[in-house]
Amino acid sequence: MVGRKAKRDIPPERDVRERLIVVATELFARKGYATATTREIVAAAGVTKPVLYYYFRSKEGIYLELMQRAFKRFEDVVEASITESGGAEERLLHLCDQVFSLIVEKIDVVRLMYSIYYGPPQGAPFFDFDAVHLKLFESILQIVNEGIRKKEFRRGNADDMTWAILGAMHIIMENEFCHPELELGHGGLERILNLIFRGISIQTARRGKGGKR
Amino acid sequence: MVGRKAKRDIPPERDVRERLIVVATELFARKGYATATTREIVAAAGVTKPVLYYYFRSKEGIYLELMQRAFKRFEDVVEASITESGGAEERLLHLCDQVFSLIVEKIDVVRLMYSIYYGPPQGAPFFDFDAVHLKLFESILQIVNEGIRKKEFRRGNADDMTWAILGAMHIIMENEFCHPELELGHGGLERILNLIFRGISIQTARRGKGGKR
DNA sequence: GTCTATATTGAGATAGAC
DNA sequence: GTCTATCTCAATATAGAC
Repeated sequence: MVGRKAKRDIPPERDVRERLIVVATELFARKGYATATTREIVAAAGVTKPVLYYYFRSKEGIYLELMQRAFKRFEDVVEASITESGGAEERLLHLCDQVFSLIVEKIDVVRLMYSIYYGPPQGAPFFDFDAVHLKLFESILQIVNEGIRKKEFRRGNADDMTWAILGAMHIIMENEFCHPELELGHGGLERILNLIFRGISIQTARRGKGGKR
Repeated sequence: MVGRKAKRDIPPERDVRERLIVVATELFARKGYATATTREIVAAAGVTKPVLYYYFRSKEGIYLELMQRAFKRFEDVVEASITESGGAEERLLHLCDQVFSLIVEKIDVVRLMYSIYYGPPQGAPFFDFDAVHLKLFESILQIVNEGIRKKEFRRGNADDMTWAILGAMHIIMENEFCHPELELGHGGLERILNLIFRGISIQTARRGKGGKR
């Protein structure tokens, strides 16, 4: 047992590099990029500062790496959805559900993305969040347009319909951040989307102008 | 002209205190609470550090004051809306429009609120944003419930309907933050709300279960 | 690869003159 | 009320031993 140069002894649980990514994500999400310090990160990972600088070169380095990883996963989910079959409602429900699952899985990274995209950059280096948002918008828009073409959806402004659906996604996501005790979650998302599909008003006879604009 | 003790000479443009509030709001919104420094704030207001500490005691002090001011304005708008008359759709459109106007007017404070409510606190002192959010939720919910009672809206989960409407508000607000060039604005908000009232799907004959659940 | 110890910078806050 | 000058603390980052 003795004698062999210690080499497989070093990583106590997971790889040190991996542990750093995990705790950095958690701390950036909870305290913000600027406020979470490298001291805290290395302390939480059970190592010392130079280890972080050895693996990631800088605070910005570890931030960019954890962002890129999460973005990759998101791209995979969205791109898988564009080959789905079924009606427009069904496909939209499925896409939103899949995206929401990823959001719940990667809740820390999403919080961080969210706060930097909609809030001040907090001194964090640039990351192209618009690309993430645009990717989601366009995949929803595409399904909406197919729904209109197949006469499942009313004729009208497909962008507005996409915004309404994204609004449901966002409100559910924001509740997952700030009021998880409400437990809207997957069920709430489905109910709200169905509400948007059907409308909340009782339809009167005054409809005659079609759905344009 | 001379001889009189300089007293009305001191404020060059507006009151110094007021100028500090304005530039602090702008800087907190753009750079975040933690990142915006007291150095920058006083420099932008054309004064020196001790002036800020003289009027507001601390960085936290000026932050809390500007938040409280904006919250007061918001409360006024929402409370004015609960005495409005008209149909549920009309009242919801009006309330959302009024709130959106205030958001545009106070865009800097709203950005700051938003980023601290949904993001990490950035070291900022506690402020009860939930009270703001709850106030808006409940005034919408009240109108929705009246709509259901008066048979203008379908029977169903009034909370879900409120979330759908809030989703529209949020998505419009978020676009005002990040993509003002899209100019969704007031018109977009009205279009999306109408979409939610009417629904985006073409109604088929399969409806028989009412709106319960 | 990982440590201890330290360099360096810039933040919030204040003392004391005017 | 407003200034100049300064205190104190904590952050990122690194040098150099092991």
